Amino acid sequence: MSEAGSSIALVDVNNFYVSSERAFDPSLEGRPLVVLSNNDGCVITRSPEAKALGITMGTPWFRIAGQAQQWGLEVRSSNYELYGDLSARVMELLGRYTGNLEIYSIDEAFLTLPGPLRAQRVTGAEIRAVVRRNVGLPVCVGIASTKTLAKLANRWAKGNPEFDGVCHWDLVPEDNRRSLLQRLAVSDIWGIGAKNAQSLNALGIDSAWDLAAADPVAIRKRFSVVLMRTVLELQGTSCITGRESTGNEQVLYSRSFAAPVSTRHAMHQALSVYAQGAASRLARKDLQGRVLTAFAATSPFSSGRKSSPTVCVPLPAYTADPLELTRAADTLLPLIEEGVPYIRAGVIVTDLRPAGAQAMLLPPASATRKDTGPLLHDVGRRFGRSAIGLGHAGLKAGSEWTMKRDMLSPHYTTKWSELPVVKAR
DNA sequence: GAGAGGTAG
DNA sequence: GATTCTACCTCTC
Repeated sequence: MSEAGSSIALVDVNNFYVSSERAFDPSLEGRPLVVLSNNDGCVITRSPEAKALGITMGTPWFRIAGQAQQWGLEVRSSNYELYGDLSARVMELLGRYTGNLEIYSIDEAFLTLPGPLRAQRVTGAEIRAVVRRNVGLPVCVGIASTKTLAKLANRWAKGNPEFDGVCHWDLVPEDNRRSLLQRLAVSDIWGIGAKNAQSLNALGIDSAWDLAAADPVAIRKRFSVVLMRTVLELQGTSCITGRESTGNEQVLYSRSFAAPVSTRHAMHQALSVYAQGAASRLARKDLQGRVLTAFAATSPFSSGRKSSPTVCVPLPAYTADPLELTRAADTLLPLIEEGVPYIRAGVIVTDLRPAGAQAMLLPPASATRKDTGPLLHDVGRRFGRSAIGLGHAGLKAGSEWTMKRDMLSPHYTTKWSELPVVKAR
């Protein structure tokens, strides 16, 4: 898939959420800092200093909260408004360096870089400097002939300061590459998770070097095409394509509750809020959906009876109307048992189409209320998310189940009232 | 086509 | 006492 004379670069922000917090609060520099998942549930990003304390990814916050003060550990709730905005700024910059930008996640992207290998490395270094200067975030760049190797090079650059944040795999001496591959466990290769790593180990394939030496056809027979592609990529044959659709296949809005919900009444409120969350996400992406799935679930960690009621219902037409979505989500309610402690619920909208196609294909869901969605969206934007909503979604105060975000930093870049103030003298 | 399983960030 | 969320792909039935 890569054209002759071009390579693939993977640009990835170092500890993205932590770096975003530090970009606006330099006092966090050099200190142990973690950012928590939604609902302040568990650790999802750590500064190097926090890693040094032995805090692992996914650690539940309650398990380390008691020691935080003694460690001098700083903690923040995740501030997706801030991270999303910084991400967009980074991606815009990256787009200036390539004709082919594939945004892979909020903090990383693949770029096709043309030209001779050394020129590619120079471009990588420039990207790093420009993102640092313009957005204030540190990135590392890995460059290679395939995505899997670019990932690997990126990881190598991150761990070794002598690379200065940029590693071009094809410019590294062969001996060094071999020794890296021999030291890298298969589970650390992009695309190989715990399950496959275990099965590979059982066959005596322990390192990336071993896997690169494996026969792709044999791997395909015993495992899958996915794993075969990884082998080919390690061997230098590019075969992992970008995601086909640039738009989403589905929109999923789900949250864990701050406290378990065990009444149909509270579940009704939550579903209503989540359906409207899904509706505004659809509106932002200018999409409409035709099928809605609603679900609730009890804790997979508790010893009690587990239950995860689900409904999947067709919508009356392609729509992003919060009223329609809310009504559809409510069909889950009869399956909700009073007294059962649900800890999570969500709404998924699938079978998506661009909203623009609507007029040609089907009449709008309902002519009289087709403007409800944009109206709610607009009012919510201007006066705050809790200013307006349907039914119980217009709650000013959070009820017992709403998300915990006790340690939130300001929305430095997305709310006028929270802009950082710079004092000059 | 739906659901399960796997993987990732 | 307390344990994220979103999205994709492939395989199987």
